[in-house]
Amino acid sequence: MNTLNNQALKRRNKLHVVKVHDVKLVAPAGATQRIAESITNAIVERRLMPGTKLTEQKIADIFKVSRTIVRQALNQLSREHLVTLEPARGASVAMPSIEEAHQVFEVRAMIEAAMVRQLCARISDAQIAQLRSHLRSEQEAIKRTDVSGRTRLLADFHVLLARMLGNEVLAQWLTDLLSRSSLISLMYQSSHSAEHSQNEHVHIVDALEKRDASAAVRLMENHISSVERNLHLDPDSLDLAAALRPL
Amino acid sequence: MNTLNNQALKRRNKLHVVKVHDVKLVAPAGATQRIAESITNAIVERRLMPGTKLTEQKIADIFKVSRTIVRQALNQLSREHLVTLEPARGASVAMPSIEEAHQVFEVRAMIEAAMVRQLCARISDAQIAQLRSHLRSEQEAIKRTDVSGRTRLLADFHVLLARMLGNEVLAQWLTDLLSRSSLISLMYQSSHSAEHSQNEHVHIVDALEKRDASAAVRLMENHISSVERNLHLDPDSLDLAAALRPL
DNA sequence: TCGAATATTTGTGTATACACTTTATCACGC
DNA sequence: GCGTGATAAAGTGTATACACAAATATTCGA
Repeated sequence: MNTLNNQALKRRNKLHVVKVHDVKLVAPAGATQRIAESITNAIVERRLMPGTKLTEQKIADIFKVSRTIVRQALNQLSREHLVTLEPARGASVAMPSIEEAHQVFEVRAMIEAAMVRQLCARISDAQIAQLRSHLRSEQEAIKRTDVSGRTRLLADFHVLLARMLGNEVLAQWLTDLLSRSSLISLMYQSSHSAEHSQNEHVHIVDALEKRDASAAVRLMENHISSVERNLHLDPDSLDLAAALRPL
Repeated sequence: MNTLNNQALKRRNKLHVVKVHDVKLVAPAGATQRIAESITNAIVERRLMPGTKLTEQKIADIFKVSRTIVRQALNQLSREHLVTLEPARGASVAMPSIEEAHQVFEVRAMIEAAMVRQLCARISDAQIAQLRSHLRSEQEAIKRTDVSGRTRLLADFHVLLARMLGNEVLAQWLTDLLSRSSLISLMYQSSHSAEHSQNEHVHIVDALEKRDASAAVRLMENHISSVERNLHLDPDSLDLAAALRPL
């Protein structure tokens, strides 16, 4: 109530102090988060290519905040392995190595297989319906050739499975892994068609509906392995991939 | 070569400028990392209790750096869930909820079971020997009642398994999970004896040596579930746990 | 003496200052 | 022309300034 009055009073009392930066006192709290999300989206939606330099001041100008905030966001993104931070050289969009790509998919295969195994024992009919609804969204996005939408939805399918176990720790981690996977697919120009991926999702849900754990596990392992196989991970075509790096 | 001369020259040219902070120009690069590790160690070795307030300036004074660095370290630790960051209230050592504890152990059971299954197919005799050597270290630490040493070694056993898969992504994540587990055991005063844990480690290595995947998986799941069962996770005893919080 | 209102102190959040590093520009030798 | 070294420009890393918020101490009324 009179908090505002109080503040106004305090400020008036300090009017003799040199007012260095005046406008927009009290910046919005989640500024760091907002910037991190913007950059993440830009990467996942393929508007920022791997290797792109991310200069702090430029980003700061765009978002109208100080470098302090941008640095926090970049630090956070570097821990999510979406940007790399070289000492005294600054930040750029990460360029995951072939080795890293293998490891990400290997871990995903392990954890997501375990996930669907658990799910078969615990999933409810309502959850199955929710998955079916998600599958429809995927199909629609593919039909209207909404590239960034379909990319997001195909990834969200996996996170959705994680959330259905009610385990936030797992869901959080899988979200990170899927951002990295997105970057990897971009980096190595996946030839995996969205239709194919979507079709495999349908089969996985079918198996979940039948509570057929071994089938679900097998299908999930095949799905992830299929995505990985369709990357151009030969060291030979690496130059090619590096070639179509921007700027 | 004459780079040094160059710098000295530049500095001399600017001597008329007010020298505000003079000593220790060019701070060591990994200061942030050093502080984050110090705090992590303090938490894992139980020298910082859950809930302890971590005031930025105090830490800054201790390590003789500015709040800037400390803030970076605290931000990093908050993303590892070792400290919680409340807006305008600052940082304190995290107090993981019962729900979070359950989830951490559930995920560990899933991922570590998958790990040992994979390991059975791929582990070498040299790696078995390495594990045996680690088990000896554990036993020695227990014998000489080196609490912080044995805590660390018992956790390292799990990370060691992850590293043996040659998957850095997995190893990194498991490291985080085990820090959180440490904090959870501390928070909920585990009654699980170190001897018991160590003994289960031995059995797991035995199964790995025989390349008996299903036994290894079963033993690992039992091990983790045994650790969790021995926590005091009843909401009733939660007050008790909160009571022995310091300061 | 107690409790609400208010001053004070402590602490966090963001912007900025400035030393240093890297990168880009340029001038000059060959 | 083309490296090559000096010089300027741009960028990063850390410290500090200062506005605001929370917590604490203090005052003053009943």
